[in-house]
Amino acid sequence: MTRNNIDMLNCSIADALNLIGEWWTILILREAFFGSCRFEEFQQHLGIARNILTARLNKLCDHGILERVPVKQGAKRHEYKLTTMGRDLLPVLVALTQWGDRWLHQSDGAPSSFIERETGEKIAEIGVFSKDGRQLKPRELALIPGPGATQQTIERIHLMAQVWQQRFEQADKSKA
Amino acid sequence: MTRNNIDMLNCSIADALNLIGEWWTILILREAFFGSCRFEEFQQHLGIARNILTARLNKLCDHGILERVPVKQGAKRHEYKLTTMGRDLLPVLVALTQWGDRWLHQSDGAPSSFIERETGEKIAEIGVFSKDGRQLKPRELALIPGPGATQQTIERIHLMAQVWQQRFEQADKSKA
DNA sequence: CATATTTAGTTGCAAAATGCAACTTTTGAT
DNA sequence: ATCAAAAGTTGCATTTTGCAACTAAATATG
Repeated sequence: MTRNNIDMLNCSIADALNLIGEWWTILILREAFFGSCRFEEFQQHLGIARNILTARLNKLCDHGILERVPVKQGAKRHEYKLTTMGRDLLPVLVALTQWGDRWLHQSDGAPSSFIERETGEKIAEIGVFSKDGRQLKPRELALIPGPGATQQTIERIHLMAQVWQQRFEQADKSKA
Repeated sequence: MTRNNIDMLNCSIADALNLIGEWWTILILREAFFGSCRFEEFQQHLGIARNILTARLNKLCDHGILERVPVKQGAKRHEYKLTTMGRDLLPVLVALTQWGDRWLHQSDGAPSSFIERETGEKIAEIGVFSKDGRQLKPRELALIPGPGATQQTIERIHLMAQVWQQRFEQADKSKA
């Protein structure tokens, strides 16, 4: 399977990765969140090859994650700015950062930390929560087909549910 | 800059992507969360080339995100299971899923949804929160150097803070 | 205004990663 | 003991990525 028919997977993660999953893309977005908006800024901060940067910026603009806005009224040069769609990726970046801090920088400490600008306090760890605020572990989650599910997805999810069911029963047995 | 000196960026996102940022890796992890644990399962569900799958699984095991456990006592064949480090990536995957649902499946609907197994209710949207539970937008965040910051990082973060400061002042002016 | 100097790319070529399909080897099943 | 499935491995074609030099336009400078 090539990257072109990855969207046959009927999966939002696959679709998201199709847009932002290539090398450099997420780091470019990090730079954008950190305030970079010019070609040369991205290039120098990341050390990315210029042709690749061009390709990535084009793709991000084409898909509405970044947009080109004139540097000032009537100027020909533009800046690359995050759109709402792009800013909405913040949780992904923060989650990645916190995971990297926790698992790859245990000994040497985090390179940087997010704080709330007003209070200066560190933000909370990102997690998966129920709507009434209980934190959920992987085991406490299940998957159901959504409105956009293909027949294949529906079948896979049902099959998956059975497999989990069996595993839980087995786990209960070995406990008892 | 090659992928080898990407870790010169002194950034947890870059370090995380160094481990899980290659093509297929996150989809393999998705499969693992969904219950796949055998080579053939990953291969068939994703349609990934076998040699690439081998390489990715090796890397994930080498770095402790997956582990090989015997299928049963004394068996030679093994299954690939998420470690704690791997399970801890759940928020990243859920955040990606929700972003994809929201921005890439507005019209056709989400392929699938996470629910809480016990209650059957949909989980909350992932977000960035202060420790006392207020949801934070990108603008409300700032970055500070952590214990593992290099001199370069420290300088960049300070510079960045100034730039933001200026932008906020300008934004205030144009409002007033 | 004329001339430099940034800025933002483009181009061509080398190196690395990925895709594909056939082949091998081991393991568990009959 | 034989067979089929599972888990890779290998060689080769295609695609991406990296690099460095080059170009064109926009802005800055005198």
